[in-house]
Amino acid sequence: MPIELPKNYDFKSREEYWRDFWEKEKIYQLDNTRDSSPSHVAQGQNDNNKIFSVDTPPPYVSASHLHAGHIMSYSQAEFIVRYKRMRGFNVYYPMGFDDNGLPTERFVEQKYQIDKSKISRSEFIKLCLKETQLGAEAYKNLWRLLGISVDWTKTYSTINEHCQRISQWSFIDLYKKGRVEHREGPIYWCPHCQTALAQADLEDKTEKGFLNYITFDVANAPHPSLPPVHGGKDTDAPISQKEKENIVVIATTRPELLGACVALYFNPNDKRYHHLKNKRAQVPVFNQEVPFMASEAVDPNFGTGLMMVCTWGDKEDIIKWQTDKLATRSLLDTTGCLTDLAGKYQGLPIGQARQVILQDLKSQGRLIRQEPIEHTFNVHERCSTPAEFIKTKQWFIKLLDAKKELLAQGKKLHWHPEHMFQKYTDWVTNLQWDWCVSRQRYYGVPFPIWYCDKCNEIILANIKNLPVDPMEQEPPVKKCPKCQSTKFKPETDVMDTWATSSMTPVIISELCSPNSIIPVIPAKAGIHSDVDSRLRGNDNNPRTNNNIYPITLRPQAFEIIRTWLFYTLVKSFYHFNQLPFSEVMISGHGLDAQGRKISKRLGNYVLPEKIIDQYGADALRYWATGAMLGENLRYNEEEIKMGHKTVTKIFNASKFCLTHLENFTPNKNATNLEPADSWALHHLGQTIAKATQHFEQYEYAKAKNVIADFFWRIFCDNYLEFIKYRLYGDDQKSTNVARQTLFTILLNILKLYAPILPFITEEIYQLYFKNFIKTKSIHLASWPQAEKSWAQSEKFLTEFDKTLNLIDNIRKYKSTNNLSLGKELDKFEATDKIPTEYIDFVQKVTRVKKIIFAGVV
RNA sequence: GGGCAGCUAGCUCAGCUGGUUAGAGCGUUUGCUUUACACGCAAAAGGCCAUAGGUUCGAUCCCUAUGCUGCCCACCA
Repeated sequence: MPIELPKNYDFKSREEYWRDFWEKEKIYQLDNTRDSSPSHVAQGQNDNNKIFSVDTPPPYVSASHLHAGHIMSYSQAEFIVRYKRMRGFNVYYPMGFDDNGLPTERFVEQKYQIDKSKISRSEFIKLCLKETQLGAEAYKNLWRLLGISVDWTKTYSTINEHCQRISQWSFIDLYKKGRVEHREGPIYWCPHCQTALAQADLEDKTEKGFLNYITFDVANAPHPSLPPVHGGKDTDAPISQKEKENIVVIATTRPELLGACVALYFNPNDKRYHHLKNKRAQVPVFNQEVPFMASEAVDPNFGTGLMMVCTWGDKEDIIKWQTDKLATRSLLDTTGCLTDLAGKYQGLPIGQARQVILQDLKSQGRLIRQEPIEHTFNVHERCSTPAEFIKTKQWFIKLLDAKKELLAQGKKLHWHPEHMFQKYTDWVTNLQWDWCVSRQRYYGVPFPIWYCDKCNEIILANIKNLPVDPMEQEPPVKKCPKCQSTKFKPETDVMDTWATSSMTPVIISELCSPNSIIPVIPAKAGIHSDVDSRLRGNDNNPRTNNNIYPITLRPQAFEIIRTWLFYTLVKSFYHFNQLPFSEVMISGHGLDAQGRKISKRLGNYVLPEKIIDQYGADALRYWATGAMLGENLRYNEEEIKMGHKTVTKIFNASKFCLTHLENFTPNKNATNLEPADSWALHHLGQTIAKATQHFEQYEYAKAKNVIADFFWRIFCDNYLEFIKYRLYGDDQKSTNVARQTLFTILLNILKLYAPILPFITEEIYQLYFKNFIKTKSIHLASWPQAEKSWAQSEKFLTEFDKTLNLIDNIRKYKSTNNLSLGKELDKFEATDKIPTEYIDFVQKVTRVKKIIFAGVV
């Protein structure tokens, strides 16, 4: 049959063509029509019941753009998914968009310069929804450009009805199981976003500041036999006579908290302070009297060895010093201003209060020294505002009592790469707070609860009615079951965005299962559609191998191990007492060319759309194979060019092959392989075995290396040159054997490259091989399998290597003598002997009329 | 302070469960239109495999320290 081959490969138009083709033919949909060719059957690869499902990370649409970092991690996961699809798995690859919660609110606030207090809740939500939709469109477009093989009929957004229903169900289920609590106490608070935070929402920030040495009066006279207390290590600091007698000095970075000081602590082994036992101190400026207390936890070498404990300056105060039991009120209000507890300083924002109070301390002679220090504190990761503590009532999912079990759950996962498990262990081991899931924000999933206006009894929504918005809807009861009151107030808080995204394994399973794995939630009409019944569980065994839950693979970035991954394990453990998935692949960061993390703030990235426009999607995907899983990858235009070159090389090599395969009918059982054929097939077999092993281990980078090595070195540089004289020669039999081998090798090369370079491989496959394989896309074709007969003996390989060596020497001779490789030589004198049957082959390949062996007649 | 990862050619990285001359790509240099490809081909130069000890017949690889680099976690009164 005639093969129409353009001179050059126009990636722009061809890639677009295949995008349309894949969509039109539904290639990537769950339950696609699979190849029933003999090879699939032989490999047991046509089993639609073998599901490989992927809990694709839903990017925050508020990121407003995707950069090379996203491209890298999504491509890397996709290499594995495409490999699995070719292995015959029924692949379920949905896509989500994370669009609720603080990230989106922050984005909208910044874009529209909005102050949360000056806009109505509904107006604000409207803007969020609008931006959410725009973001999702842009993302979908880029994933499509990149050739990500997701099933676009299976998408979700974390704010949609489907996700809200599951998220609210989760809350109610955990409430009924006793895993959630409504609890009052000091909690991390962001004064800027004005909401409670969880431990996982914080990050470190280091800044230069001052350690302030402040004097307190001791209420009673000191013990006369002890040395005077003075300002720490700096013995040259001026110490007044008064200080020596009835003054103590403390060092603090947070003088603004003096008003909330509840005690002064020293180490019981610190003899300097023994005389203070049972005495009291008077706090300067604020004048309240506080007790001296002793604790081993005080480091006698820090500052003056005497510390001030406040309500609630930091986590230590609460956990170690139990200050929440010493005081009941916050020094700070929800906006980060001092409360009436601060007396005349009430209403000052915290930063300003520090300056004013320091000034007052100074003028009263209380501030005796300031020592510059670098100190690290926790800030809200979304806005970099220092986190404070205030006492409020929040909803918590209990974690601390289940640490051991949660560690065990994490250990059961298959981690790729393995060492990433350490990050999980560290986080869970060091957890100090339960998970605060309530946020005092607007754009999120509402809690499905009301409170009795009179007795505060909690009224849960009826599961059948989910999702509900208690602000808009009435509770399911007319009277409070406890006090018979008929008035209710809705919960106005929304849930932490992770409370929803931690449910993604359920969310995506539920997109497919008319028989819900959460049997109590009836599917609403129209949400579930077209799905094969084999995917459903049944009542007796809701989670069989045929079901989608648990999911097979969770691909994600390492920085959200402590959030997305951890919280997902938590939810699955509490709801179902099982793992949400079995495999985890953790990707690294994309870095800029200088090795810095790519970030919006630095603007150090090139738009992926631009790269794809310039070099093609295949080329950009190729770049993503440059780092091993979990490693960071620098943006490197050279590597993208290399990808582009590979695509061109595949096109050119294929062009050559196809001209010789025209009008050729492959015959698998062709015999009389010549040595070059056997040699190439042997290496093809080795390459398939290695590449398969690497893909199984999620080592797409190593897979690419062995495939590229075979394709460039063995196939193009050698094999194609080795058979040219046969393809152009008169020996019809020899020509056909070469053609048959060419057919086999090229097809397998395309298949091997297909997960990484889906466009060019599809192009060549459709041009020619589809006529023989019949599968409608290479991406549904079977993964290559080495034939046993391809393996060659050591003896053969040694002899052939010797022959190759001779060919190399002849090429080298021509090169050093500035001769073209096509130049015909009358004779060449070789030093090492090769088997006689290869001499003719060498002479033809190298265009030497006569090979003479030195010293051999 | 605890932990994880890394330190190999000018650059980006493979490799080694210990064994002759340590690899690739890019870059550099020199040739060459081999009836697919100059986005190519054939070559060349370039490495005390971070440092110091140890185990061993033998260490880039294993062990112990040390030093840098990046990250995670904690502390920071």
